[in-house]
Amino acid sequence: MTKKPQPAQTLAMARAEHARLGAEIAEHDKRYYQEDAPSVSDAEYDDLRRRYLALEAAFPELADADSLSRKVGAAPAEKFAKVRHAVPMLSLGNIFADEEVEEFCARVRRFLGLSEAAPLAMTAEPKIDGLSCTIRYEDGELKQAATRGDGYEGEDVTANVRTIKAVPNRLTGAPRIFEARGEVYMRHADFAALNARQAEAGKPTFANPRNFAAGSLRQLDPHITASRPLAFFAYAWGEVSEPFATTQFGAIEAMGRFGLPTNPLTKLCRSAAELLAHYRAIEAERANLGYDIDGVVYKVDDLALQQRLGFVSRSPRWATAHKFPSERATTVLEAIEIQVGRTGALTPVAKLRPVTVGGVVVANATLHNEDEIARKDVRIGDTVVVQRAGDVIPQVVEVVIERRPPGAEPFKFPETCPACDSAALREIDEKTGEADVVRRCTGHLVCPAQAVEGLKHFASRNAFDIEGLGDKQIELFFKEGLVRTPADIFTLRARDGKDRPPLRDWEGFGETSVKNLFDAIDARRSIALNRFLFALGIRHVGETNARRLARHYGDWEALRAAARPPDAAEELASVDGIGPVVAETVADFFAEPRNEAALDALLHEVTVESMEAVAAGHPLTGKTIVFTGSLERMTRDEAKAMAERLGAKVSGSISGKTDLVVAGPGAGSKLAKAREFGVETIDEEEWVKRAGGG
DNA sequence: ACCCCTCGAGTTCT
DNA sequence: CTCGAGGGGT
Repeated sequence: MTKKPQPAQTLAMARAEHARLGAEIAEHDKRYYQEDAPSVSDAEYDDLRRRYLALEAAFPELADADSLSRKVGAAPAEKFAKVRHAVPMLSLGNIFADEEVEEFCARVRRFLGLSEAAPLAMTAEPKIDGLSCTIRYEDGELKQAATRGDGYEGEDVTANVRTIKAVPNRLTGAPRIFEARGEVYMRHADFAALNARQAEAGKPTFANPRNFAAGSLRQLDPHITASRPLAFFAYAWGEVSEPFATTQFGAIEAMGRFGLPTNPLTKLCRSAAELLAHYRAIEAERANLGYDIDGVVYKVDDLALQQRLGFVSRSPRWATAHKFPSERATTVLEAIEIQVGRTGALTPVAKLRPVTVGGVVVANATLHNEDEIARKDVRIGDTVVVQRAGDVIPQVVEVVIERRPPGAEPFKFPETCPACDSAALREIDEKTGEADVVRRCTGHLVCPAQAVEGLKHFASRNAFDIEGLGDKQIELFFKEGLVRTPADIFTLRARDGKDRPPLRDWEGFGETSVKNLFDAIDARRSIALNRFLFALGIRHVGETNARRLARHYGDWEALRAAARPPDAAEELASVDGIGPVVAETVADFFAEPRNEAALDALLHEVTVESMEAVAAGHPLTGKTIVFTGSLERMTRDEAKAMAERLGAKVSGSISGKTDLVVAGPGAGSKLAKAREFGVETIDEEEWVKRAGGG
């Protein structure tokens, strides 16, 4: 039931009407996107939006940070619901050189304990350059689709994926629960036609099919997605209610029978040589495929072997991506800028004459460090070859010497900090006498660049996570002298308007945004110990080491007590995973009076929460296990990986700290030692049982 | 004295 | 994503 648009005459009337329309639109959006059940026709919805935007055009002061108009264009990601992946969507390791194919196969064999002669089947398939996506079917019906996101949590794009013709709404013969995973992409021909249409309509065009596909899938309005011919190939799966294949190749075939599109260039290979041959064949066909690919993916065919191989950190040991050489471009290096990081590291960045590489305009590229510049002999004014490493981060590959301008001098790396003029030194390793690769500013407590970077880190997402206090704001507040130390952030509200105009009168701030900022700061006055430690920005103490220390000491007082005495370094190094270097750095941090003062000021403002007692998970979690003798059902590496997955530690020798010994046939002296220490000893079968089947 | 892996720190662009 | 260094094990 929509009212006829009434002209709003006064600001007050406009404000009321604006709020009312906003609420109505938000409600429709919610039904549409989250519940997938639109409550009004498209025409009615569009009408609402038009009136909403017209009001903002007439009364610009209405278009504040909360405006729907901002949320839509600016950050559509905010509007998609999050989806937690039942099985994480991880990434693949990369190889670039032909020889590495052989190495990959050898590594797999070694891990499995297979001889060089043993057959090892692998699949090879083109690596589509699109967006990976998971599509969940229940009882054959498409139920939900999500993007990869960070691998653990993606965005719900169900409504959009439903509009893709290549994606069936029903599967036939698939397990009751079946999560198909694959790549959403766009074909060259469709891309060209659509981009032309976008340009004609005066709408933004896309640099490449991949970006166009990404832009289309992340459209808030599924109607737009529907008008974009996206395509899909299934090549993997997530949660599945029952096994549906025993090999990778068989799984691909099965997905084809279910009705999912699969890539016809998938091939079963018997050797590294065959993999490489198929790589060559795909490479030769690359230009004729009609869609972008950026390499070839190799996977161990036998699914049982895949499971045994498992994962190293974030990528499977049983698969890898053989990438095509990255696209390269030449451009002029116009300047070398020296940036100062949070830890004082001086990093040279090449300022390039903008150039398109792999569909993206690149203007900056890291030069890593002093030695790197010398090794490549990069000089200002040089013409350089640029590529995007792993097709993402731009890097300078080499200098085109013939085009060096006469008189170009070798680059002189500064020996003082560009921000504070303190000496910038390369630390010398006491043992080897070798100089550290990075040159660091020594003005740790006086350098403004380090202070600003430190504050950015402090407020960042995985530290204090203060919303609305981003890099820009911190730079501004620092420059204006409003915030110089972390504690200053928490006194902002109290000091506001005292010795300078109140924040709400600053350019770029308004009543609402200032209130939101202050509220966001107050919301973080209580913080978990591990985050607090991480936020301090102590060198070598990243998220993991902060968590290790926090877990070990439990609360702030205990940690501080451990970190202060003269022999603190030794004490800290007793924490599992913390070695002498990290321990020393932490002890030094606490020994510095200015840090102590800054901490006191900060603790005056915030409360540090103790760590909750570590939840007892699996009975083996936290235990130290020793394997001895030979194992028959798995290799040593597998057993180790299994133990570590459960949070246990694997050690090679038996000591008083050992909790459990797994002894296979042929166990000798270790078994005797285990008895001597009175350590519980079990056989492989019992191990498999306790570790949960394997 | 190595080797492998993990962690930290730095960087790009949409 | 990549590099280098730290930690822990062989």
